Amino acid sequence: MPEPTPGPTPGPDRPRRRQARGERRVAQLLDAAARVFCATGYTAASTNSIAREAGVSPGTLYQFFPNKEAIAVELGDQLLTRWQDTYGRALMPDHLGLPLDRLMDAVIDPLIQFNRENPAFAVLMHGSDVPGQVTREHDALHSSMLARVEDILGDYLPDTPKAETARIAHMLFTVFKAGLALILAAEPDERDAYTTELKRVLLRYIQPLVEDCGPPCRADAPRSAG
Amino acid sequence: MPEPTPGPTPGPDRPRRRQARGERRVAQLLDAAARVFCATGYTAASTNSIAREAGVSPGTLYQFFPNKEAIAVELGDQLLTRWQDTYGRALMPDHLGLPLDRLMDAVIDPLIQFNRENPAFAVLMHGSDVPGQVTREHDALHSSMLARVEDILGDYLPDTPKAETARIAHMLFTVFKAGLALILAAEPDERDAYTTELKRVLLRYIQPLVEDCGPPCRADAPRSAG
Amino acid sequence: MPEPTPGPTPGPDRPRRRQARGERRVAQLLDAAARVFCATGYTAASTNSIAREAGVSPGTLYQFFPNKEAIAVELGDQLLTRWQDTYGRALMPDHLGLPLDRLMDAVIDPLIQFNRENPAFAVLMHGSDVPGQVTREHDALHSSMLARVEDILGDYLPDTPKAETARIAHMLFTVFKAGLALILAAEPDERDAYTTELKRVLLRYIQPLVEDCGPPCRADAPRSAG
Amino acid sequence: MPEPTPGPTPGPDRPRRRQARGERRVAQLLDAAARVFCATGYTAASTNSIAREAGVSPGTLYQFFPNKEAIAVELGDQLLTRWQDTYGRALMPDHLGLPLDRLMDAVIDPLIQFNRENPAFAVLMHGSDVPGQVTREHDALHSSMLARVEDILGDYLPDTPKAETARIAHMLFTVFKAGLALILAAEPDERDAYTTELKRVLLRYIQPLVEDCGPPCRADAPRSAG
DNA sequence: GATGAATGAGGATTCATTCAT
DNA sequence: TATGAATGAATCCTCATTCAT
Repeated sequence: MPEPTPGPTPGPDRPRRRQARGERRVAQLLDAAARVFCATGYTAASTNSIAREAGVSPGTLYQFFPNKEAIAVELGDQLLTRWQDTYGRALMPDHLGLPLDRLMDAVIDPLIQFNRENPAFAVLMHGSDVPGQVTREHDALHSSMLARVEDILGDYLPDTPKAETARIAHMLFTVFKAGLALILAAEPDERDAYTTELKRVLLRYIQPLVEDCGPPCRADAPRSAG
Repeated sequence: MPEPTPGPTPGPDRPRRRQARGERRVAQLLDAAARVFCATGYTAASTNSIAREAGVSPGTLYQFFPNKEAIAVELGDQLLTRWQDTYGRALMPDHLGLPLDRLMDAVIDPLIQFNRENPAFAVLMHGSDVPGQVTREHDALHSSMLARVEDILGDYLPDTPKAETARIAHMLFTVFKAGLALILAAEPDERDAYTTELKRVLLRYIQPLVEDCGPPCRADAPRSAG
Repeated sequence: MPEPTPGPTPGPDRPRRRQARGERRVAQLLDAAARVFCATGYTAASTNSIAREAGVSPGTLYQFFPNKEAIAVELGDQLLTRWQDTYGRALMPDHLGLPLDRLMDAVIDPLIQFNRENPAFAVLMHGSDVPGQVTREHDALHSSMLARVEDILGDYLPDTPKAETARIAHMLFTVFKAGLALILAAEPDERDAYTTELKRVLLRYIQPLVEDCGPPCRADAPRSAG
Repeated sequence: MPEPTPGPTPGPDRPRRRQARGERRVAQLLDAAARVFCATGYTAASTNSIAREAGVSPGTLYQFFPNKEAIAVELGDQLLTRWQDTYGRALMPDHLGLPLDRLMDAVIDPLIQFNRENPAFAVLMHGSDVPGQVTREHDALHSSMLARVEDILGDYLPDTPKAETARIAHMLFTVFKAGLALILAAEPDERDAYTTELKRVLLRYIQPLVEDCGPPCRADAPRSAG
């Protein structure tokens, strides 16, 4: 009797059991989905095209995913896990003491590297083209990353109110996502320059905030109520 | 006076003189399109839904626009014109000498105001959800705005190489678009705070650049090859 | 008070009156229709495209023709008249005594010439692409021409039963139409050869028939019940 | 035995193995298409009407055919094959030595018989109603039949230049198609008479040509450059 | 007369999803 | 499991025709 639900999040609403072959199929399908999402965007991607790209029939796809959204969600999960396994987990503990500019390199460079290798990550983080509309497809990825930013930022700004940290983190993450898209879309020989520029934007934004909280610093824009 | 237009086949770009009713319909349709684009995004918006929203039949829509793309293009043109007529034209000449923080207010506040009143503007500027893919729909709006940023920036950084100015402008505009989306999506009582934050990001990014070119200043990150 | 209905066939179901301007419009429209029919075929031709080609609005077209079919019918009438005025009427009386091969030249050459100048003639004669379906659009042209063939043939075969003459005429006309299409579609430098060939087909077909009825002749296929 | 087809994206022309049901559907759809093409002609036939006639949904049709053209092409292929299997293949080898009139019977009678049983054949051979426009839909059928005519004719006219044989074959085939349409459209009690007549046309046309190449014969129209 | 606006059913085609095998 | 078949509503777009101006 094989283990019924070995995968992650075996919640009550996911009765689909995966065994060896199944896991391979899922990987196949998620790979295909990543490719299709990158090529055509989430909205325009069709389940049939994903199945075709994966070399399986539509029916097979639906044996593993209840609908298109679930594919995006699971792809997001997988990419997040892959990110954490590859760079993320290794990243954090050590770097918390770094000076800001070093931190920036330590955070941004792997992120960009990872996104170059997994362009679907950016697609899913970005969400659909409806601004301000949070969809379940992208939410997990998005909020998980955002939470990480908040965590790190919280460590650097221990005395700042939660709400404000959240806002700053949101802004940081938003700017990063936009810059990332710019970098990924740039001509290859421009990418490094854009990367440098993105780091500058982010660094200059948070540097004063962090200095505010430490030794005497020149507050170029005194913080008050937002 | 018989036959005002006697010549046959007067070329494909015949002025196609529209009657008053037609002008009204076009406005109606563009309004409807703006609403639908905001509600569902450009990709998911269907011509039929736009026609329905406008209260006309699909055929009527196609009497004025050859396809969905044309609607977006014309809506973009209209919004751009409206922007220039409302704020844009008034904006520029005066403010070129302003200190940066005042410039920021002078530029960002009207833009956000305008986007609040015309949320389709942001949708069209943002483009589709396929990253790095330029579509004719959004290009006019996008490049027009970008060009303005480049212009203004060029005035403030006269000694910087063109390529670098372009890059900085691109980054500025990208960050602005992202921040704008954040502001528009934010809870109403958070919007001002996010606006302040966005200005901070932008200001801190360009302040050192501008100071570099003027009086002695503390260059926190000396510029070299990008 | 201008003459109300000067045109031909002022039947009771055609109350549309035409005056000077109107006649010009009709000519314009029929010219345009001829061009469009030739370019796309009758079925695919749209009234809107005809109006566009004529440089008028759809409404104007419908002021002169109740529907698409009527355009084809009237175009057929016009072409038939033009044919008769140009070649047809002049043709007949003189040639009735000609030997067959001369008759053939006298009939076929002008017909081909006329069709080269008025390619819509062939389109309308040919009818739609539904074989064996007679449509009002093409019927007038078709049966008028066919009747002429029958007439001429009747003169050459006075002793042959009506039904047989009709059949032979039908076959002759059918072959002619097909050969005509072949000639019109042929490469320019092939047209004369195809024309010669078509005449050969027709001539060899009727020569024995005619000889049967006259002087002694070798009946290569004795006629009996059809 | 797990996963019989492990390779992903096995090329666009993957055999696309069809299940029994699918084969039946294809046959059903081609049958329906044949009926609709005969009833309304190719141009006016709609994929929806074909699907309706076949008793399936539009989506089902598109699972087997990418578009209307493909239906016509496949139907043409099928009819051609059916023709060759039924009459064509049996026909040829034996009859090459036959006297012309017997050959005519041997060729024309089965053709007419087959077309009576498969009237779509004629529709597809005939092509659209745009004269001189070759469409992929009809080309296969048309050129295949034409090639056969050329072959046979070449055997009877071995000394005639290729270009001339081609022209004669083209004319023969054209006349046959036209006569066939006439026969199919004729009243049932007229059909045999029309068939006889068609054979007469064709026979009289080629008889002199063939005799030219053999024993002394009366050349009623000496051949020279076309 | 002339125009352009308006219609709405119908065209081809796609797609997320379910089902029989 | 895996497959391909099946669905039918929805997609974009066209067209013959009518109507208000």
